[in-house]
Amino acid sequence: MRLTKQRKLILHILQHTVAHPTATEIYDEVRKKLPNISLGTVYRNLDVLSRQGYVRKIDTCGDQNRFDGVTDDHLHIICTSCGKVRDVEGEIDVCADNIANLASGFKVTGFRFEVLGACQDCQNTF
Amino acid sequence: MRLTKQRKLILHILQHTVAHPTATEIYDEVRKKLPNISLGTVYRNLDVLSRQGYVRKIDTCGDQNRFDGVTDDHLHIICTSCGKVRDVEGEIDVCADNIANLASGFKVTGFRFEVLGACQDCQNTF
DNA sequence: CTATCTGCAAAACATTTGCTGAGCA
DNA sequence: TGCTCAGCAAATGTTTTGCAGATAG
Repeated sequence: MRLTKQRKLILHILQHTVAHPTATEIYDEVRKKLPNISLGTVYRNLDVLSRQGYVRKIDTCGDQNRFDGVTDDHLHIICTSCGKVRDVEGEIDVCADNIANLASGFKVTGFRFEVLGACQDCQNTF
Repeated sequence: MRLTKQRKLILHILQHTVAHPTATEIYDEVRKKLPNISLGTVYRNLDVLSRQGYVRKIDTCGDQNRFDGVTDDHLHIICTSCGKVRDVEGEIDVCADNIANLASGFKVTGFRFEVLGACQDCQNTF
């Protein structure tokens, strides 16, 4: 994997924000320094970077995907109104040890656990 | 909410399958009996029916959404390779009582917990 | 040098929407 | 009869892709 200036900048942005931005938000941010970058390049790099484990893709509820520069295991809370994502502080126990036996035929590879809610902005607006 | 023949048929299909079909799969099935139905009508009805609580929308990982005629609380396992969804048999405890305190600013409204895995077909193919 | 990457533009894909006429209640 | 709904087609928004030229290693 080559370290082009486009790729480096996208990675840098993701590692220096807590905002879990969308591809287009990253695109807007990158263009401040590289005005000629194309949205396709952003998507291609986000794909490569998440495939290689440098960033993480967050599948929000039907909205645009979001991306996270922090790849450690941690929980997200997703605003079901605007799609904004925030890290959940502290720890949560998700006990689901017995799943392996319950899904015959399937090979269980992991879980997806997300907290849903309404962010401050959306609580005030509606 | 009116009970048109289109709406009744879509609901009937969802209540008599375990396949968790996508909108287009439902469309193909409905067309066997109502060949002139449009895909837009299927989407509009799935939206109305899930809004009214008659069916449930399943947000799979980045693929087409799927729909479930069973609205009782139960868990799904999603194949990360082909997007197929299956019900998880039995019970799983997800203990996450302490979340409310951990998401300051957000109003917690619920959780999303899904099991990820590889279905039989995809295990054999790859 | 050369394989990978970029920019551009078009395509792909799921989903939504505006409009007009049809049909449930 | 009135108001919701259907069919059709076009629009939307996100993401992917083909291609020809640029560039990292």
